[in-house]
Amino acid sequence: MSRKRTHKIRIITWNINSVRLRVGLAVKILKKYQPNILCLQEIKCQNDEFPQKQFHKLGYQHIALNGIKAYHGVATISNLPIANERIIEFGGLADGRHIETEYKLGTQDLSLHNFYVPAGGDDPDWTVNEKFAYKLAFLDAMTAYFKKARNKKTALRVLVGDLNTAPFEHDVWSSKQLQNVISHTPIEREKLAKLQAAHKWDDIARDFVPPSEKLYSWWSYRARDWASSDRGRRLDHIWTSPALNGKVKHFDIIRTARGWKQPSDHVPVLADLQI
DNA sequence: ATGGCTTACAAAGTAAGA
Repeated sequence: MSRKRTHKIRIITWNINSVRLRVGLAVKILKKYQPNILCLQEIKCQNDEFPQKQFHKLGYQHIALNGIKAYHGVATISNLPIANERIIEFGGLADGRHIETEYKLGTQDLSLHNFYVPAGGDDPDWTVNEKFAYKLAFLDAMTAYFKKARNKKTALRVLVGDLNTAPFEHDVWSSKQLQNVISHTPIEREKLAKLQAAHKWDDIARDFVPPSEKLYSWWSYRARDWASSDRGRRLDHIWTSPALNGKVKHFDIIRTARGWKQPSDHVPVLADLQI
């Protein structure tokens, strides 16, 4: 007789906007929420500049890095052993926007993709704005990759990160006023929908918070008072593959983190999986 | 507000973010 052992896995994704500047806030998050895995974006340092020690001290011995100088960069920090790690250059550049890690959970494998999708610059005309064209091409490359990966239907996969796109009407404070603002333009929203469909990804936030309710994970630094103006966008996402349907037990956006001292402009997004 | 601020950096101004 064998009883299948289940694992509870807590994952947090956070665009930290400089890990060297805000490692103290990361420690605060780890102590308070005790995730198994923390996915960071915009670490803004090279791998040898990453403050490993502070994570090791808290029991996070396993760190996968894709950092570059000054900008971008992602890191996945875990207290579960990382069985494999892989960087894919979806945009064709080594610009620190992705790292995949794999975990052995009993007889099952979990794959976790940590993304920092290009922001896309200012001008929403991709024919003149190269940065926006790059963002759209990056999303297309993700779509092509995950369409192929669909052949393993039982695979446990999670895609997290700063996708720099607020897909739905109530993922921004005013869909009308942001229709020509990069992060919420129709073409990006379309690309994100195609990416989601390509792997039948579940956007778990909207399983827990109805699509009719405003929900944000980012608030501009420029607001006089971010909380009272509350002009946010939901740019940070946690998506799960079909094999994880029904296995997501809890979801939270840690909005209070935006009010901490010297905050990131993004807040952590959390999910609990029962696998 | 055509972003009002914040970050990194061979800096005292520029590039980038979204």
